[in-house]
Amino acid sequence: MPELPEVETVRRGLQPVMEGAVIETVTVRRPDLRKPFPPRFRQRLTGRRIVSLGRRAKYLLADLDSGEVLVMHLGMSGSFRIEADDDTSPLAATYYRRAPLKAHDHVVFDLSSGARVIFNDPRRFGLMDIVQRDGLETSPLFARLGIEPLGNALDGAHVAALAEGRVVSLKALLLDQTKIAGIGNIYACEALWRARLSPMRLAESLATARGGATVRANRLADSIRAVLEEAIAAGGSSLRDHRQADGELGMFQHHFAVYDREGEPCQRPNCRGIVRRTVQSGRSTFYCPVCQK
DNA sequence: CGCATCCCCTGCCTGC
DNA sequence: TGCAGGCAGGGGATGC
Repeated sequence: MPELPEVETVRRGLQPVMEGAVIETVTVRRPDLRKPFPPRFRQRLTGRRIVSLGRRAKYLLADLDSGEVLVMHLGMSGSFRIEADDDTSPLAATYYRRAPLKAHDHVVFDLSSGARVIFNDPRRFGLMDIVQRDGLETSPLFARLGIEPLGNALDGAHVAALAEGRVVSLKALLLDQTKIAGIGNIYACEALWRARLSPMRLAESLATARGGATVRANRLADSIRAVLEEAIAAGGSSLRDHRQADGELGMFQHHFAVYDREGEPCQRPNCRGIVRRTVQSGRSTFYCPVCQK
């Protein structure tokens, strides 16, 4: 369940039981996810206190008191679930009861907070790594990442600059994590619908010194920010019954304007368009062919 | 260099 | 019911 709003929702869900807690036990149930776990993975985590739980793009970052950072990525199908230590614990009111591990539970953290945090990932496109805090930004996973879409850097002027000379579709531009980091297939579609821009439009048409470019770039920047903020406020999107770490369902899927709504009427007032599905670079794109130009 | 394609993996849904 | 095919919220390697 992994675009920026979902990862941010996971972060907020894990924060109460992880921040300030000591990792007492680490259980790794297979040698790798998308890539092998780093050397001495368990030893470098065991006994460490989690100073803070942060996020960069779609990565969760657990800052440890050792100066290292546990980096976690959910891939396509990764999720966390929190279990209480026992039924008499205060945690039992909020989290799942302690239960036997399930299929695809790959990593288990038992914490001094009493919580058990379990990483489950059927497709194993997720990853875990450990990186030095100093130099995190220049480490391989992060060196090429683009700006945070909810940070101050994202505005129309920045979008215009990113679009300069790019002979790719706007959809491809939004999915390019080296430009803006954290948007995935759903929110790319939704942001473009809000901005009334066709996913097939050439990115460079939003670059400066072109007719209408500035207003379109501004609209796109505003739409990206708005849709991500609204999605976070709704607890992210829960597709195929995916759940947040505490078991709650996100609600933003009910607010999709186009994603997975092929054949339905466009929700824009006075637009008579029907949502269409197409494929761009191997992934589904949903859009309204009438109001998105 | 930028871009399109393919691949990693499992599960679920559809249609035959 | 079984099976094949297609599809899924990500991202990296490859080849043109």
